[in-house]
Amino acid sequence: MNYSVVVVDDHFLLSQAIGGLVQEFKNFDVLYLCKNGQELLDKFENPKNIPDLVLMDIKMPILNGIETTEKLKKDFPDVKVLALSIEEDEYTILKMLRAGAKGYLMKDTKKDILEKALLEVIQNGQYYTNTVSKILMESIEKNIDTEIKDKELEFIKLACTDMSYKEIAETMFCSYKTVEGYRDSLYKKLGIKNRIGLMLFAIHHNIFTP
Amino acid sequence: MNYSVVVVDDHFLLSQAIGGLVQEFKNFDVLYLCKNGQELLDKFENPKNIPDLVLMDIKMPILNGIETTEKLKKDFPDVKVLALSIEEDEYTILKMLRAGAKGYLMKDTKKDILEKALLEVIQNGQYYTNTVSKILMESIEKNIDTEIKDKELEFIKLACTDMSYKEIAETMFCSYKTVEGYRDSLYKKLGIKNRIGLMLFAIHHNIFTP
DNA sequence: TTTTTAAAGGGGGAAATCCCCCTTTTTTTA
DNA sequence: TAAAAAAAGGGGGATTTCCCCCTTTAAAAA
Repeated sequence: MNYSVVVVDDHFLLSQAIGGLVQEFKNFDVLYLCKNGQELLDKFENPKNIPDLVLMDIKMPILNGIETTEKLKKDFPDVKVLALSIEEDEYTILKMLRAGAKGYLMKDTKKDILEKALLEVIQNGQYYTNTVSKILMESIEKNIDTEIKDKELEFIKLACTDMSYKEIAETMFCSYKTVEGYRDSLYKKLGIKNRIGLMLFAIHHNIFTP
Repeated sequence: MNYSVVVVDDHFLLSQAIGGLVQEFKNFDVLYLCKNGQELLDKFENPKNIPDLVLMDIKMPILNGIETTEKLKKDFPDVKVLALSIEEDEYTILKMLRAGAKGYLMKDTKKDILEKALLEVIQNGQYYTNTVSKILMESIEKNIDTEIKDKELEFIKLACTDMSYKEIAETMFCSYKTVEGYRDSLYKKLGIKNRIGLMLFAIHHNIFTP
């Protein structure tokens, strides 16, 4: 009996293509494809649709990979989640792992690595590449996970667009003064003095990719 | 006789997966896969390796999609290039089309659209989605004269550091008001509204590399 | 050589950003 | 459950940035 896999990705071409690859592997079958986390949870209402493993993208509309993985961890702890994303910043990767992902595949993954990762997650419960391990180590050294809060991260990404703080506040559904609070606290703890400095920080830490 | 296709993408998993999809289409065969533009040009030294169509990613190491497409246009004008990228800004899409790409596929492409695009490029010489057409129209309407003076270029580079304009003026040995002049003139002709916008422009145009 | 154009600099006001110090509410932790 | 910490929001002033409209001087074109 083969292991069942579900691919969740809003990127049609990718989910179809990756599904095709997985179907070729001899120990795996693709159960179905989903466009976002909500679609996956809806599917799970029928126990027949619960797979052994979910290949999960992170950036998705409606319900993203992190939230979805958290829900799965709570309600379906036996389903393994393997994050599979084009390119994300280290903070996002960290969040995904903390949410319960058993591994994280990067954009430079080869076909046989994907197969190896799938097998290892099924058999050993996890698969971490060197890159991911390095990020984990760095996060412990720098203890960045306590340094930058969720909302602050969201703010940083918006601060890397040409929006004014007023516009950012509207986008984040909070007051202008709250946004100023995020900014001031970041400037203080990162030792920067203006928005350009914040943007440079974001770029150097892969929070924002131009 | 089927049409031959080459996929150029530094993202292994993707190039393999997309290659797999294309191989399924009845009129197309995948000749080989490349990790970047240089690898493709090296391959082309043997005439047997010259395909009918290249599916080209834009952001790649060593030799990117734009530079590669320009070289192909010059040396191998019969090879059709179809840009296939996850998500890029308008300016990049425009550069790719100007470099000679016959079309541009976005991230929300479905399998059958890919097939349709491949066929159209082979048969009609081009395939433009609505999104791409819209960008093309806008670029004609705007037709910004992107002529950037020497001093302005120097200013842009300094504006990408966390210096204030006063500090930039000191660095450039000119008055604060002159620096403001450079800024105002750039904002006007580039259609941007603040320093973050200028920095984004600088990055997209390789004036500043973070 | 005159005319036009561009570069450098300036005035001044409006808006945005930066910086501290403060309160209230919610959440965590001991 | 009480104490501590974090999140959200605010006041207010200093500074910087943004945006027009203006003058002088140097360079280029007619």
